[in-house]
Amino acid sequence: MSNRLFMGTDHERLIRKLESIVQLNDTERRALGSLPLRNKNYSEDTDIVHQGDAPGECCLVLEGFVCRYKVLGRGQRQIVSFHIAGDIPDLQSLHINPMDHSLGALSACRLAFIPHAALATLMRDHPRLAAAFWRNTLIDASIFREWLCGVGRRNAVERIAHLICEMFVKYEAVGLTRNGSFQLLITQAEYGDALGLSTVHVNRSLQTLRKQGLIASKGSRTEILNWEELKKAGDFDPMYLHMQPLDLAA
Amino acid sequence: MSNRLFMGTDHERLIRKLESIVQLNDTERRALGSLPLRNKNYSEDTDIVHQGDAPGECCLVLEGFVCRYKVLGRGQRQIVSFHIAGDIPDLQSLHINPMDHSLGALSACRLAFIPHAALATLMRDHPRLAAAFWRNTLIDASIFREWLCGVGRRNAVERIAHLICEMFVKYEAVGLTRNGSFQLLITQAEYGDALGLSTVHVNRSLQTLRKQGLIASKGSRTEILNWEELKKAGDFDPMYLHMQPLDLAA
DNA sequence: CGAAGGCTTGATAGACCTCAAACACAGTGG
DNA sequence: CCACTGTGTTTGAGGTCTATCAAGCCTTCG
Repeated sequence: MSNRLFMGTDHERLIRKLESIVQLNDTERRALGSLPLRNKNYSEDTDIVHQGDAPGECCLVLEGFVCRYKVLGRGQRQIVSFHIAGDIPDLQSLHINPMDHSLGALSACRLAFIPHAALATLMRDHPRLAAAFWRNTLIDASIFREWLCGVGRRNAVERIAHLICEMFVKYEAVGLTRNGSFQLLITQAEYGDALGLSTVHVNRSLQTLRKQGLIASKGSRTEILNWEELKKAGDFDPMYLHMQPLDLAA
Repeated sequence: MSNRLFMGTDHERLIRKLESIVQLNDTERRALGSLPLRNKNYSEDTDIVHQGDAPGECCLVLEGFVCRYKVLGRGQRQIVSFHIAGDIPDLQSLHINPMDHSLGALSACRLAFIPHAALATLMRDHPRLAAAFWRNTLIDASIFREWLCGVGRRNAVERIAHLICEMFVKYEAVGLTRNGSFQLLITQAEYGDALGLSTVHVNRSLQTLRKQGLIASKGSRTEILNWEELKKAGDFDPMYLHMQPLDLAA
């Protein structure tokens, strides 16, 4: 397939993502490769989609670090998910509008927007791709459930350890780790907003993880020192990430 | 359509549910009405599907009260959702297996099981029904996000008030309320497991809601006395429930 | 260099948990 | 009919975890 030569690497990011969800054949890969992508850059701490909007496109993260969050009545922020390259954080906007949450860039990032209409035709013509996208949103939901367990039942140290484990596995899946470690760039305030903790308490809990020799951090950069123990400390079992691609009958 | 005469009320429950998600035409109603349903009863406090199982059917709640929950490493339970008549709590099993959580009956209940294969053909032949089912799981996810905000950022009284509001709206949607009130049958231990609180603290928080005249309860039965104030107390905005059926182009 | 953002530390307060016991109520069996 | 049991609710006391407030420090960046 010399087709590959004509595909921008942006499409490849999408294809690799879908391939991590279901096994694809060449027709499907080609169909994905011809989706219209509108690229756009965002700088740190800007909103991509706002709570209440009814967007007509979904966005694919190409580079950078993105989160979904809600702002509650008293102004408190709750981050409900983090997203990295390959993720499609607002796929749900295909079927539920308006947005019940916002999408924000936590770092400078590069995104590709795909019109809903293009996705709709794609999925009409390729039911297995439709299943893949659906499955993607279901895995999302599974992660929400796990986070719910975290804030509901785990203490601060466990929550942080668990989150670091989850992010490590996600980074590893897209090849963003090096010899068992990775660079996680999350401020302590962001940890807090994601885990339901105050910044101060995040700081102290990170210190205990550091004292235990499980992680190292300088600035807002976190590295893993002892993966096995960190998993134990966070009660982490990657099952809920459902990372084995589904082998649908072709 | 004298067809309706031949449909059991069980199918009607399913049809009404789908109609609350998208607008249906007669063909779609008929297709839903001919789905094979295998009925089964469960007694209180029994598991319907277990964490780790890979079920080949989805279940529709016909009567009773059902929850999804996870058991964490240290044996703590976290309830992640409640379900009532009309809900299809494990629709996600269509595309993610094995189950990352369990499904349990909190009261005696009557369920109808639908084979995955039957749902797959139905959705292949009726893309708008496929969209409706997908949308259903997306609303599920939206509720998870809202619960995440609750345990992450709201205090005990707010969480309880919010949950009661949510359940009231869901009961109302299926006609299980009477003159602005309803019968919510949740034990304090269940409140705690859903909201990340201890039973004792649930008890005390319920008492403050009662003292404020917002709810009344005898035994494990809760009633709403002041809806407007209860919404305020729980910082409740039903937007995240996405209850307006989608008007898909037919 | 100063400013800003993020990290760190200390002290204090409050929310929530745990343990333990009493109470209320419904169902069961003699 | 009544004791008995089990489940769920209520109350009290004490302790832990986490939040809040306030200040100082460090790094980055213009």
